Amino acid sequence: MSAKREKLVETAQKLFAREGYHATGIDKIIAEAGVARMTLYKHFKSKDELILAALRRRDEEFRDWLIRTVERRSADPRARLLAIFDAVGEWIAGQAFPDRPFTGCSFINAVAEFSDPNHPVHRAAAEHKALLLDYVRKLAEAAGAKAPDVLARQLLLLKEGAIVTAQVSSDFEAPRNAKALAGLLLERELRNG
Amino acid sequence: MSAKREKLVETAQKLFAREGYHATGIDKIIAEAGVARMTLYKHFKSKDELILAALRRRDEEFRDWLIRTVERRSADPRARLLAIFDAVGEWIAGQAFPDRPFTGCSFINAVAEFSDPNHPVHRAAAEHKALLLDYVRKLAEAAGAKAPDVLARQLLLLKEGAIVTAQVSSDFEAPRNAKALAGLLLERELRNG
DNA sequence: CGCAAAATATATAGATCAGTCTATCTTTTT
DNA sequence: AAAAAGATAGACTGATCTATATATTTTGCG
Repeated sequence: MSAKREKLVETAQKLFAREGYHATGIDKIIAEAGVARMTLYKHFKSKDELILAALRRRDEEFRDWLIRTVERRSADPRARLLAIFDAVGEWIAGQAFPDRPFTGCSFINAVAEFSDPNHPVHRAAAEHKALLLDYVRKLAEAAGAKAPDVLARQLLLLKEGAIVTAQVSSDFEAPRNAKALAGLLLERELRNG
Repeated sequence: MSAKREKLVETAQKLFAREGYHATGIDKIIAEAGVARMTLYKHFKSKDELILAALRRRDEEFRDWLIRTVERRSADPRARLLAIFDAVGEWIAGQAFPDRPFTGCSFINAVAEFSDPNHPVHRAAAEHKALLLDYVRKLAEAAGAKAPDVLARQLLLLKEGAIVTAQVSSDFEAPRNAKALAGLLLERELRNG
């Protein structure tokens, strides 16, 4: 009976991405999911809980996809750091999740609507970024960076910049520009391997 | 008698920044502004028009402040390109607009809630970024960049990355990391400056 | 002062919001 | 087959939403 729950979270994720969190009503979610209203409130105490579930699902989906895509491209840590930007480029171009149009990062968008850093939704977004940082930092360490933490933060900053630039300005070259900058950074940072 | 109108736009801008666009109701805006409901609808045809007015106001306010701050710091175009990141750092730290806490970029946040690129709100956000690009591109040209457009886009991408990273992850070092990367980029790009 | 424009309060419409309740239906277990 | 348990649809609450209508008061200004 968790099939209904899964359908709810999947539908919510899609609608939240397309319309926003506050603008998406419960009615629309249950209609699109083909699920009874009470079924939703049996599985989730409130709309906020459903938002959190949708973000948790998206966190797993996105990180799984990113890591899989990056690691498929190369076994070399340095190349993998660069491959992040190829992956982001594919996502922005709509190739990563074909059924869903690119509407920016669900977590950035969530924070735009939940500005209080102590709100669970905001915290969930920050947690997603922290998990990405963990992964990139490990790659940076494996690549032999002297300051892997700073390097990882700078690379992720480039990634966020590319996402937001593509989203706001419909500039789909942004990932390329970010990758060029990342290459420059890696050249400087990993000069002695 | 546009004092009421001005008060409305100012109040709306502040509330939209704090609570979001959909989550901020007309009632709250008129209450906070101390203005009658009909006064709002005499000046603006709809809530969307008020959002647009608030974004226009923010566009002018932010660009004025940024350009003023950057140009006060130095007369050298290259130094001015770097000074952008000092200014962003001040903004994020809350020193630029002391009465309003940092809640990210109003235009990025707007696009998060209005994902359709043809929606007037989305377009207004894109226009703001285009105007910033014009300014930075001119600085890049004055600095003698070989590819001023690409350079300007990369610098702005760093700026967006810093803003979003600070907003989502409460990482107030982000502007410093962005500036370091910008320095690296300028070193490469203006070697024969 | 007097007039016109602007702003006011209040009532209202008609949707929609999140969330609850109930009565019906389906499924499972005995 | 009967009873118990769980899921369903749909009505409903009370609040809130944007927007409009109306009638009154305030304001700006010659």
